[in-house]
Amino acid sequence: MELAAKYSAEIIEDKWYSFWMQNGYFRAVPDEREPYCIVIPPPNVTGVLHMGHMLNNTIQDVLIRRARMQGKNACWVPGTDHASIATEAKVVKMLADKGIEKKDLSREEFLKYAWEWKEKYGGIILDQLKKLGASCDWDRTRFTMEPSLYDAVIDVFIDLYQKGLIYRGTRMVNWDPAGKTTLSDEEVLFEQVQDKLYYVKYMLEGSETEFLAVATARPETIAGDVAVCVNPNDPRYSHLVGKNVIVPLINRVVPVITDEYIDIEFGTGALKVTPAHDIHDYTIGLKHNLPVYDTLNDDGTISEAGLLYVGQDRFDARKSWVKDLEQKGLLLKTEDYSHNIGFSERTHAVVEPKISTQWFVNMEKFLEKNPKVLQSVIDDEIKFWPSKFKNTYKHWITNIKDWNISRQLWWGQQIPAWYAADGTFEVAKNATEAVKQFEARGVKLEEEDLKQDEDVLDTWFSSWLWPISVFDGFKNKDNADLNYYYPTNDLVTAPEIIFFWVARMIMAGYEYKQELPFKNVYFTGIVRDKQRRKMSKSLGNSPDPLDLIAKNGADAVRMGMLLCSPAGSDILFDESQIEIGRNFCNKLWNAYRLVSSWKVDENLTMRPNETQAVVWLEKRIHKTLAENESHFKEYRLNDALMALYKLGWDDFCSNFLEAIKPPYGEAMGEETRKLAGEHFDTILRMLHPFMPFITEELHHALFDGKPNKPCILSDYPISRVLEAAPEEPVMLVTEIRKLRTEKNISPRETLEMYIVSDIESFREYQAFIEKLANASLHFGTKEYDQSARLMVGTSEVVVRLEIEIDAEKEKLRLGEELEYLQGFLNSVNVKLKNERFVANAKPEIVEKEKQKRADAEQKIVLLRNQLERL
RNA sequence: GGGAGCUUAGCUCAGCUGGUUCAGAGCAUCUGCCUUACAAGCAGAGGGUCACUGGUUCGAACCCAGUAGCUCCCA
Repeated sequence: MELAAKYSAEIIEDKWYSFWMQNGYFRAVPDEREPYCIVIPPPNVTGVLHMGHMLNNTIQDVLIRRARMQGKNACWVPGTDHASIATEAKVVKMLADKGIEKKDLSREEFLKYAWEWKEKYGGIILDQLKKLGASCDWDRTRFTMEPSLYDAVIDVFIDLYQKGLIYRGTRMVNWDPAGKTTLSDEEVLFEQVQDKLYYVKYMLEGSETEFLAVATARPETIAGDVAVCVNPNDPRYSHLVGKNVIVPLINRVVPVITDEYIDIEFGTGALKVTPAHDIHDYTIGLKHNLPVYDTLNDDGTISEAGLLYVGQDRFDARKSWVKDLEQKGLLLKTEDYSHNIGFSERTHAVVEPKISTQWFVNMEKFLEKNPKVLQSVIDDEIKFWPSKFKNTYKHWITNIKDWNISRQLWWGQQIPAWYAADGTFEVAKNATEAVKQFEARGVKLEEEDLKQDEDVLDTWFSSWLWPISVFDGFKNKDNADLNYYYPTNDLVTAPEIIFFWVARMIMAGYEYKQELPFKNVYFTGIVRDKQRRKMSKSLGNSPDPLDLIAKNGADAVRMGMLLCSPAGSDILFDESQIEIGRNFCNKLWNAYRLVSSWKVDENLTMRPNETQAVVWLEKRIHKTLAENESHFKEYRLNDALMALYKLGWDDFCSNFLEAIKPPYGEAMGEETRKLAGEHFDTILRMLHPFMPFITEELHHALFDGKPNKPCILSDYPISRVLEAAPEEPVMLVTEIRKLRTEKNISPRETLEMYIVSDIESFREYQAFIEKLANASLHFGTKEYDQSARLMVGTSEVVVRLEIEIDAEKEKLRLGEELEYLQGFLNSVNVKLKNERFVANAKPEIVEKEKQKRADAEQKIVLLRNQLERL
């Protein structure tokens, strides 16, 4: 059958993915083999595949496929998280489009819509991963809101509460006025913004003229002011301390107090204290026993307590305040000011510090109880790749803040706290249990008297249990899956979620399994465009991964991504990189076309060039295998892939195939054809984890569609210790080709040549060299009428030429080379004559220098002889 | 403001405990080729004061200090 000259991925990729699925090759169940397990970082259920997912999941697939081929029990657990804020926002929007408002729905009604939405649109991303070739065990797909995982979250909450590791408290929290919920510290992103600093007059009580100037970026919070604070060491204000000033416009009388916290240099050195809307002010307020006026509503508008501009949005209110202050002559001046402001990771709204009663995990206590959380990373029991993230991790752990886990949303696990009418509560699995607990402490009431906490738990409070909960390890603490696959082996994730997720999974692992959740964490880079901007949908600088796959094939995309992604450093992605992968697929495809086109003659024995080429290629393959073992050990997947690229393209195609290519029209011996096929297949198997589709296709094709095992299950080649392939033969071939280019000699003309000073590998690979260089090699000394001289290492080769060579030009060239070598020799001699070098340097280094000297001297002699001949 | 890291060819990056021809790879570029698998190809070539300054050392891209620029994390 005639094969197309160009490789086309489309049909092939769909065909093999179905083939793998239908045969259940991704399925993993515990058995006697060594387990190898990865749990997927669950993508957001509302998500669609972006470049970051592509990179991340390609890496996981490479690791899993390799392990599977190595005979391990490879299990890749997929799934999604419920993404409470993002999903709730989507559902609210969907309802709004239908003309329904969330506030008109009961919780149950809303959740019904949410589940409908999830069933319909959620998890698109998992199907997209299939296009990429991801070999997840889809039968194990989990979701953080499904019953078993939901229960796990609730049980863990109750457990931690009973252990005193979770508490309910009133704290300054991050409030997202768009999402109308609190956020954890990790969900707030700081960004530098250009703002204004307003200098406002606070008149001294009882004075018409005297005032205290206060600088603020947030005049709309003035109505919450309860004091003005200065540094006790600030002489400018010492006469005012203890007196009162009048808060502008609202005319509240407040004291002037002192606190060391105040920066004398900043603004006027006087701070307006607004405990409800700033964390530092809050601390000062507590210290000085000041009242709190919360002047904002949950949606970011001014509350009744704000007195002025009630109902206006906070930013409109700021303008109103400034306008009125100006009118009343209370605004002294305005300055440009740049500072960092927190934005909600999900809604991008400016986050408000707000005092609120929420649920927290007591992190310090948790870590005291589980010192291994930090220690295991420090000691490399859990290895981070690259290790620089150990620092980041350590810094976070040692500066830990309590984790706010309650969210004012409906989509999520509802907090199992039950309140009586008087506000007291019990944490319990259900109302019945709660009633019993109330009773136990002497409070008699009915289930109907109890009201469950309205809030749900942070999504990460589900995700941190993932490595255990995907195996139902909370429901059933001693089950076969968990015992077999936990701890998992590798976690592949983005550095952005090191705190959100990685750290907390480690915490959960030690608390609930007394063991680490995974042994290695591979941090991928962030995918950026050529201008180093992070690829994002909103910037529109990200190509659609599915388009890329449709255009180039998944293998090409996988290869293009991985080649440019060293572990942990960002990858600057450009579509042109995929061409490398596409071209490589085409190269492999055409290699197969060539091999399959050869006619076989069973009576032919192997020709010397064929035998030599086979030996040579074997050495190259096993060297690459050995190198790749260490590359994989260090998660240097890009280096491993590059080594395979060179092995496939340079060693196999350019050298091996060309060396065994039979003369035009002639057949090839059966043995040679068989060995060529086997070696080709070895390379395909090495490549399979990276490029699963084309390798499966060609693996089948090489064995006439009936291989012993499909590529996905075939044995990963094992490296044998072979002596390295000598480099001189290929170097000689290159020298001869170079000579052809220089002298304009056709590649079809067979060149005759003598090896004057011998190198063993030239004899060993004589036929191999002859075939590749189209040359005829002789050993010994002979003079031709016209000749050129080549040097490979310290060996000299005389090539017979039909044409006169330009003696002058040649002299010049040789002269230059001689000069360079003499300089080189000189520098080596300087070293060797230096007594301190000979005394201090390691003996083998000195030995090497001596070898360098000997080689250089030998070459110089050869060059001088050549010059004399001219 | 605190911390971490980076700076090597036009681009993206290797360069492990200082010591072979150690200044490398891939891509891009240039030159010559439609050579009977592949122009998504073949053959060959040219690119760099290893950010800067100083120090340690027989010897520094590599170790130390400072300077400049960039990136990330935290507040």
